[in-house]
Amino acid sequence: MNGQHHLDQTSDLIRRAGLRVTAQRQAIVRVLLESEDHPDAEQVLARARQSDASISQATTYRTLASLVEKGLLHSHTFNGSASRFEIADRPHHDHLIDLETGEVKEFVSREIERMQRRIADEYGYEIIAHRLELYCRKADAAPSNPGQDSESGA
Amino acid sequence: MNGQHHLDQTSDLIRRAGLRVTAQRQAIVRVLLESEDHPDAEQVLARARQSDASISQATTYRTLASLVEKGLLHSHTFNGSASRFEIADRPHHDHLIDLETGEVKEFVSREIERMQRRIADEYGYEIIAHRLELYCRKADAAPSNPGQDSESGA
DNA sequence: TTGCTTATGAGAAGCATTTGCAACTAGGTT
DNA sequence: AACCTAGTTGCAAATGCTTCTCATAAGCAA
Repeated sequence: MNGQHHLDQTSDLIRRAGLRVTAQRQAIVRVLLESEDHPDAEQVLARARQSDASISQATTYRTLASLVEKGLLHSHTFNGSASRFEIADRPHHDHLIDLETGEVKEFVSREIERMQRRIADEYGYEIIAHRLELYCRKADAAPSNPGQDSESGA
Repeated sequence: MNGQHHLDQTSDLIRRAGLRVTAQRQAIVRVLLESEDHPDAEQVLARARQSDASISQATTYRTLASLVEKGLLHSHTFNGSASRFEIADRPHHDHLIDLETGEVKEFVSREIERMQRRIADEYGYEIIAHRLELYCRKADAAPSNPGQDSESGA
């Protein structure tokens, strides 16, 4: 409530981005710190307004963009829809999306990342960012398809 | 050779989608068949207009959407910007995007795909689709061996 | 050719996101 | 504490991409 504590994680994060600490930004950052899911801008705004009803849409977008640019947030664009955000201070991970529930699980594979670097290297590139998303459905106990999947055309 | 009479690949593709063969759709599909890159709707429209200047933006979007829905085209949303399209009948591949030029290179890694399946399996999931994109910048140092692929594309 | 259905063009509408601008404020100065 | 000024904010208008509305124009089977 009262932001008198200088041990305020929220303010710290904003300052680390080289931004002025405002009530709006604190509310927005707090939302991200407390979110377990990956909310989009609209959801962030709605949740932030619970602590500060005066926050505008423009500020939400601007703040999210600033924090992403400063590397304190990450944004994802699953399915090509609205961008979804999450705090960046967690270990890197990729996403497995449950197509039926929309639920997102996080995973990491050092091996896959190593191969990605190798591939980029073969082409003479350096990876700045990557995106790996597995769109999945819960597997049945019984194997349904003996053959490989993959969209091999005729 | 301009005899678009009977054995027309373009018309076939449209018919296979269960759509009526129109001049506009032929022009649009021809663009995709001839494109080596991954054009977005605007580019598809511009190119299609070279063979049929009357094609509208609405028709382009509608046709692209129909063909994607029918599985004859694939669409990608790199960076969360405009959707980019490609013919679906080519072997599966992932994308390496040059952040400076926007150029897209295709690659395949059986090993990465194997690991993806293993990961999904660990969570009890079956992969329906996946997306792997490497956003890169040209490396300063000389590449280890750039001209080694060839299996990607035709 | 007829006739029914789908496709098309032009522009309006819809979303998510960005921006112009005048008023406002955080945070360092005096 | 009053002061300054660059950074911020809210509002609304503007974007960029994509979809929809609707009257007109084909496609294609009979």
